[in-house]
Amino acid sequence: MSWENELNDRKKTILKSIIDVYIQSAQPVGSRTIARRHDLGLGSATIRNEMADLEELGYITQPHTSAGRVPSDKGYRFYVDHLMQAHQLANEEIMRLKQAMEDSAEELNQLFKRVCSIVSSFTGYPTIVMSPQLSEALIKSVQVVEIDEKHLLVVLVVEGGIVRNRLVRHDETLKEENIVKLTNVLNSMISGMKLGSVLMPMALEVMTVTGLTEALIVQILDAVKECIRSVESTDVYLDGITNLLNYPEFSDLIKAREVLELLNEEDVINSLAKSAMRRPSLEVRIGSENEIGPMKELSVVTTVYGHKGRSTGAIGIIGPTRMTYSKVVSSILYMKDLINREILKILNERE
Amino acid sequence: MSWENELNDRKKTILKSIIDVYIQSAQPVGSRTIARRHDLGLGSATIRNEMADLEELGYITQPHTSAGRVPSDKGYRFYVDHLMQAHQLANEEIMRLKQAMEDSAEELNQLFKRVCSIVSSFTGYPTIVMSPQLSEALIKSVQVVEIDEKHLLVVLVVEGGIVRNRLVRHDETLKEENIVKLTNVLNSMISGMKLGSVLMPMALEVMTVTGLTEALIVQILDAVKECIRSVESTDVYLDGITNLLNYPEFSDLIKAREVLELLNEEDVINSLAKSAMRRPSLEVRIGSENEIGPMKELSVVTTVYGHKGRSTGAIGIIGPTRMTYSKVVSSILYMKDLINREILKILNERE
DNA sequence: GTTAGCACTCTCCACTGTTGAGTGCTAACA
DNA sequence: TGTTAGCACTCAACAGTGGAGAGTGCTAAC
Repeated sequence: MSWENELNDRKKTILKSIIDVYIQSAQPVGSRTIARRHDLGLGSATIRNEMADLEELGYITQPHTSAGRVPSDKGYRFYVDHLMQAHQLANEEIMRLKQAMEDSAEELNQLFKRVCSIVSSFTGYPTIVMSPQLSEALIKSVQVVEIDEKHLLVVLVVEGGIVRNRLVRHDETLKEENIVKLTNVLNSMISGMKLGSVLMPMALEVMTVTGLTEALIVQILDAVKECIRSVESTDVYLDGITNLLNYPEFSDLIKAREVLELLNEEDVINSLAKSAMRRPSLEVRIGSENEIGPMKELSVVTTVYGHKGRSTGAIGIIGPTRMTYSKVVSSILYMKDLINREILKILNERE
Repeated sequence: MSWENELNDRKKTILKSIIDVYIQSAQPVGSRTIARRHDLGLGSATIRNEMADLEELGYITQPHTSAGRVPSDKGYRFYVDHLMQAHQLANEEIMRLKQAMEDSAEELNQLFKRVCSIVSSFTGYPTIVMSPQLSEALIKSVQVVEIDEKHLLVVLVVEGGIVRNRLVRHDETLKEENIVKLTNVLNSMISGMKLGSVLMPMALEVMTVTGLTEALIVQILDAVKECIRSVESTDVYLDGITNLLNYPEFSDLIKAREVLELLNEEDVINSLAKSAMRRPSLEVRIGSENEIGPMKELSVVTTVYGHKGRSTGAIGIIGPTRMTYSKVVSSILYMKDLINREILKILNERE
C-alpha cells in the first residue's frame, strides 16, 4: 500500500498517542493533552501542526471546530496494522481465564457457552462463539433400533462422540433379522464417509437386500439425512450484549436500542459468524468495513479455532470502533488456544 | 379483604379512568383530563376531591405537588382484580396469532422458541417460555446398543417421542447376548415408571443376571440417570428483551441497563419461570409484589399450560407496572390454548 | 353534594451569558 | 527551516432566569 509511507515517525507516534488516549477516555483529544502526557519533547503548537496534517490525510477528524481530534476508521486501521503494541496478558489475567475454564464441561455445547460468557465478561464486550462446522467429520456408524412394535429409532454416530437420533413411526410388522440387515447395509454404505459428502443409497437398492417396504426405507433414509443435517448445522452462542450499554458511545438511547436490536437479530449474528469462518486466522473489521448498515459504528474482531482444517469454528468480539484492540486481540488468541486444548481433551476422553 | 368496600362506585370509575389513561399515556393524569375524556357528568373539581381521597387510601400517588396522579401498585392490583375489562382480541389479531403458529415446527423446542417470539412481538413485551416439567412422564423404553468394540450407546425413550442418549466407553470384550440381556433387564425394571420417581436397580442385581462386570454396569446406570436428568431438566426461552427500551419508564439509561442486565441473568429468569409453575392458572404479579429487588418496577403475568396435571410448562410476560394488563392477559390465555393444541398435534403424530 | 374561581406550586423550555478547552495563524526564535 | 509562544476565535457545556402551562387545594357560592 502506497500510503504506508505517507507518515513519518513523528506523525506515527502522535497518531498512536491520540488513539491510545481516545480509547481510554472516549473524549476528543487535544494537542495539549498529547504534549503533556507523553513527553515527546514537543510543544503543543507543533503537535497542532502535525495534527492538522493527520486530519488532512484522513487519519483523524474533528467533531466540530475547536474540539479535539477523534480517530477515523482509517486511523484505527493504521493503528491496528502498524502501531498497536501487543498487550501482554498479566499473569493474574491468564490465571483468571484458565481458572474460569477449569471446572469444565463434558459436553461440547456447554464448553462453547462457557467460553462465550468468559470472553465477554473478561473483555467487557459482547461475544459470539460459533460451534465447529463438521462437514469434514467422519461418520462412525448408523444403527436402527426397534423401540416397540410401532417405532424404530435411527441413531447416527459421528467421530468425536457426537450422536443424533430420530424416531420413525410405522405400521408394519418387522422381523428382527431384517432390521439387522438394514443396519448392516446402511453401515457398509455410509459409515466412514464425510458428513458433507455422503451419497445416500437409493431406496430400491436397500429394498432388495433387506426385504423391507419402500415406504419404510424412504422414511428411514430421511431420518438419517435429518440426523446428518442436524450435526452439520452449527450453533451460535452470544453473550454480554448489554455490556455495550457501559460505553458512552451508546449513551444515546436511540442508538443503543438500534444496536441492541441488531445484535438480537439471529440473521445478523449468523451472517457475522459465517463471514468470520471464511477468513484467515485473525481478522479485525473496523467500523465502515462492516457491510451491515447500523454496524458501521462497531468493530468486530474474529478468529477461527479448530484442528487440521476440519471441524473449525469461530469466536468474535464486538465493540465500539473505540475498542481496546490490543487487549481484545491477545485475549481472543489466547482463548482460541484454550478452546483447542479443551476440545482435544473432550474428544480424547470419548474416542 | 376488608378494603374491597372502601371504594364507592364513583371512586372505582374514576380510578379505572385514571389507570386506563395512564397506561396509554405514561403521563401523570390530572382531574381535567378525566372530567373531559369520560363524560361522567362531573366537574373537574369534584374529581379533584375524589382523587385526593384515592390518594389518601393509597391507590394513586403524586410525583410532586401540582402534577397529575399516577397509579400505585395497590391501584394496579385493584384494577387487575376488579376493574379491568376483558380485552376482546380482534379477529385480525386472532388471525395474526394463528397464522404465526401455522407453519409450525415438528420439534417441541422449536415450538417453544416460536411461541416465545410470537408472544413478545405481539404484546411488545419480553416473554419467557418454559418447556414442560416432565417428571410425571412415563419411560417407554431403554436400549443399549453396541456402536463399535469400545463404545456402547445408551438410549432412553420417553413418551411423547422424546429421546436421549449417552455414549459409554469401555475396554471389555462383550458378547452380544449379554447386551440383549442387559437391555431386557433394564426395561423390565424401569420402563413404565415415571421419570421423577425411577428407582434405579442396584448394580449387583443387574450383574448376576447379565454376567457383565460391575464397573461397566455402574457406567451404564449412570448414563441412564443422566439421560433421565436431561429429559427432566426444563429449558427456558426468552425473547424480546429490547422491547423494554421502547417504554418511557426506561428512557433513563441507568435504569434501562439495570433491567436489561437483570433479564440477562439466567438465575433470575429461571427462578421467575419456576415460581410461575407453582401458581394456579393465571397470575399477575405487580411491581413490589416481586421478590427480587430491581424487579420492583416491573410486572409479570404468568400462566401454565399443559395437560392432565403432568407435563406442564409456563409462559410469562414481563413489562413495566404500567402494562396493558387486559391485552396481555387475554393474549397469554389465548396462546396457552394454542400451545396446548399444538403440543397434542406433535405428540399424536409421534405416538 | 357539586362546582366555579383563584392563588399557589412545580416542571419544562427557551434564552442568556460565562467558562474552558481547543484550534489556526502569525510572528519571533534557534 | 523547524519549533514555539501568543493571540483571537469557535464551540460545547453549564448554570441562571423567567415565562408558559398544567395541575392542585381551598373557599365560597349554588
